[in-house]
Amino acid sequence: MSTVPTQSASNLPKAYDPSAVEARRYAFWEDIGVFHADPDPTRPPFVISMPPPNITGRLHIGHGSTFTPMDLLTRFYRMRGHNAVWIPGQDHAAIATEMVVLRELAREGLSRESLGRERYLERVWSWREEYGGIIDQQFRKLGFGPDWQRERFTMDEGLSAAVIKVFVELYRAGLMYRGTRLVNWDVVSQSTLSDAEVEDEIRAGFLWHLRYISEDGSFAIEVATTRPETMLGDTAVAVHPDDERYRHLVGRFVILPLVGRRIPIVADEAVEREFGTGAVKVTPAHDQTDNEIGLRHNLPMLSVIGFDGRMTDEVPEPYRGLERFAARDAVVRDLEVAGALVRTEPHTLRVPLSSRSGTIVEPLLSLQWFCKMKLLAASALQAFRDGRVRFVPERFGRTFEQWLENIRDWNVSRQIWWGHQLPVWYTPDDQPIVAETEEEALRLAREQHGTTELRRDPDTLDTWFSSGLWPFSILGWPAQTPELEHWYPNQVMITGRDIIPLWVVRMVILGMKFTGEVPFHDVLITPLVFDAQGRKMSKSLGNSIDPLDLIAKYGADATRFGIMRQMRLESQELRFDERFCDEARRFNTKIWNALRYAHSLSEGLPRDGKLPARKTFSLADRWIFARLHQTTARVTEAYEHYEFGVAADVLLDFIWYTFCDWYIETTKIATPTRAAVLSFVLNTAMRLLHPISPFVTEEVWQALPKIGETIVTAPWPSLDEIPLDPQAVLDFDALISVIERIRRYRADRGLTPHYKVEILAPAALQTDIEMTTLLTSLGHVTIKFLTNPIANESGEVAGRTALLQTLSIYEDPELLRKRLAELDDEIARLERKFANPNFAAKAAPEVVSKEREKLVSFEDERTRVRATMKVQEDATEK
RNA sequence: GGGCGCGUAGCUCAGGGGGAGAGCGCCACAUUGACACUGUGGAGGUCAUAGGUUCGAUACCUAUCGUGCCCACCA
Repeated sequence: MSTVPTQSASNLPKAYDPSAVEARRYAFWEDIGVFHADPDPTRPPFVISMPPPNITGRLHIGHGSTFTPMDLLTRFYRMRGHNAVWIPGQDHAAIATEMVVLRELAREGLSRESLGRERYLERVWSWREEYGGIIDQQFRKLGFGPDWQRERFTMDEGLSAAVIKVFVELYRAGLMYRGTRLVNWDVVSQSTLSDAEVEDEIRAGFLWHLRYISEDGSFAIEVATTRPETMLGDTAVAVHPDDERYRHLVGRFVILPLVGRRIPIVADEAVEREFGTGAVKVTPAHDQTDNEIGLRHNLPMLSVIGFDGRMTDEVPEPYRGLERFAARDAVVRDLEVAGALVRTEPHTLRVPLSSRSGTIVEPLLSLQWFCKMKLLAASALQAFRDGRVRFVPERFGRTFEQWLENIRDWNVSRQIWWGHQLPVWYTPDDQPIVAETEEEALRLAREQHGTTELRRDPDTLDTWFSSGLWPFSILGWPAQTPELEHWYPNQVMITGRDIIPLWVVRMVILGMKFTGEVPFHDVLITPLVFDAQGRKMSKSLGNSIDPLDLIAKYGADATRFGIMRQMRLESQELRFDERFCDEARRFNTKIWNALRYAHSLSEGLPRDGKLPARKTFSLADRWIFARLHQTTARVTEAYEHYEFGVAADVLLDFIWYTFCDWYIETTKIATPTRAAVLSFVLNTAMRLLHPISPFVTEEVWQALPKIGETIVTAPWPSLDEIPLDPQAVLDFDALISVIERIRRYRADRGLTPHYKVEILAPAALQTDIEMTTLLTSLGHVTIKFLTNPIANESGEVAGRTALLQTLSIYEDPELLRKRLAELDDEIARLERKFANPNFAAKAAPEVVSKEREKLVSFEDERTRVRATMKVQEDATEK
């Protein structure tokens, strides 16, 4: 057999150093363009659209848990021969980016307005040039291999054109309208927010009870509020129509304190009778529920808080211009003075916060653009119910469904400049013209309104509007490209559950509307990452872990492996425990040392990595192949079902505790096949592990007999080429359990591993040279063959495994007695089971026979233990 | 108010209707030959509690307790 003489163990570094290997290997992959793919209709597609990270983004642990599976699956399917590609990109992150740039400008004493739109946008673009690519570099450090040549940006020309086209088409379909509605206003970023961008936080606050007196002074009604400053904008008091306490007051009027306005008492079902006093002040311009009540009762809507967060001119003079929280203090103080404040009690309440700026969101009335969602949602809902889009784990489908069922119109306009400007122009009398280009708008204006005097809407679209098109816009839509043809829909979308309403819902809706298809078949929801105490990782808590720190400590592979190891789909949280990364780092070292061992063999490794004829295999060879076969099957299945934690578990167990601890030990006695088997098993195991740990597997694979340039494109191991011999598994496993008994025997008696234990074996084993050799070398024993083998209770002695099981050794009499007692208990338990007539009658036949086998094997062991005890007694007597 | 996850060894977690598992930590032993980034052995658990289903429950069902998350217009 030809060998590879060049790479001896001494040529390999003694230790595996991830930091050196990873940078070099990543550069190698990029150089040979291994992540790039073109559509190939002859092969099945496998495509993942990378959820575009914000250009302001930095790597965080969440990327580890959601992006590693994308890289893993792309690598897995590529090896399986799919036309696999992972398409990366970035999101312009309108509000987040604008906030960062505006802060920068403020430090220079500049503002958006002082620069003007054009120069401002240039500024943002250059900011993007400078900082936008950081996360791409960080992704490379984690070993992520998307097709960088296909990287897209939501503000690209192509993607922007798609956005404009979609807006215009929705408008022409009557699904986009302009209207004055209550919106979520962020006073810091000076823009609206969609419902999904508002996060509630439970905070301690107060409930102020106010007394409004009737216009004739005949009665007073008490209302409760958590936001007293809004009382300046009250235009009614509402009670429940069935509330006996107030029914007679409905239709009467009270006088609003501090303001003096005369407001009606109305009856509305939205009022909870049990809460507070059962009467609620109604501020239709600053509260969602109140707004709905206002619409139902035709109440005036007074905007008392402005876009700047200050009180407007609609309020009495003393409060005008006051900042909203200062106004609250002033109003409370004045109500108290006026005797309208009944009492103040502590109260915990939900405060709506902007997920962008963190400030308290102000609901207020504003003229905005909205997308009608009901009709669009219906087809998405239908697609889900037809099973065209499937959630993993399944239960997240309900979140999706629930959101679609209760969907409200989507406020798509934002008062910021960085983003896709609305393709909307207005005539001098404020008639909107929606068109894809300015020329078209001018033409339409001339034709329909007889004017060419147009002013463009300065607003931009919600960031999620462009990301909602992502899975098809990055493939070239609206053009019918080969990419769109073969790679759409994607196979799987992977994201966290917090993004379902923000993004998944919109992708499905817009995908259905504009491509007629779901954008992806599976939605994999990965667990959120928590710390060991079960707290959500966040910057403010200071408990977040920077993946770059983990990479520095353990290497990228170990970071990935550690995270994947802890991922269990059914759980919705992943309590991150760094010990798994440390274990993974030691695992990589173990693998590296196994490689060094293979290279240390005097005969060298076979050049081609081909296996010798099966009949030349040793028992250990056949055993490790069978184990490898099982491992390959389980790992493949685990990846297919997104069970990454299971795959990692199985691989660690096989490579470390099966291959290294047992198989390699058997090869320390030279066999003709060992070099070929070692390199074949290592090569195969590296391919199985590669999707999780790309770097170390490449490095090891390159040092083995192999075919091909890189493990990235190596074929996925095929079960057909790995022999499966079930008898070898039984025989070798029996050997293992004997050796473990021998080790325990020594440890129990405080003997050193050098101590040669004499064991008794049936004479029939004497001719089984292979087994006795393994036994003496691994177990470090001498064997005394008995001429009269110990049979089981029915007198049977048969087969190799059975022979091994009849081995007995001199054991500590006390331990033997203990074991005998245990066996008596087990046997008694099983006998009781069999004594129960219901067991035989009702239990499944295979269960009964399994239990029977168990009973027999316990009885056999008891026979052996008793025989050993007898041998001891005889020896003592002599 | 609805919906959902999780309570198994000191810690982080697998498992799963029929003999309680892993890693880390702990204890003991070993050590030049791939590997101290190691190997071997051990101690440690009424599988949250109470009922029910079943021949049999740690596992399935119900309730309770604890804990965490999501949704919702109790101001």
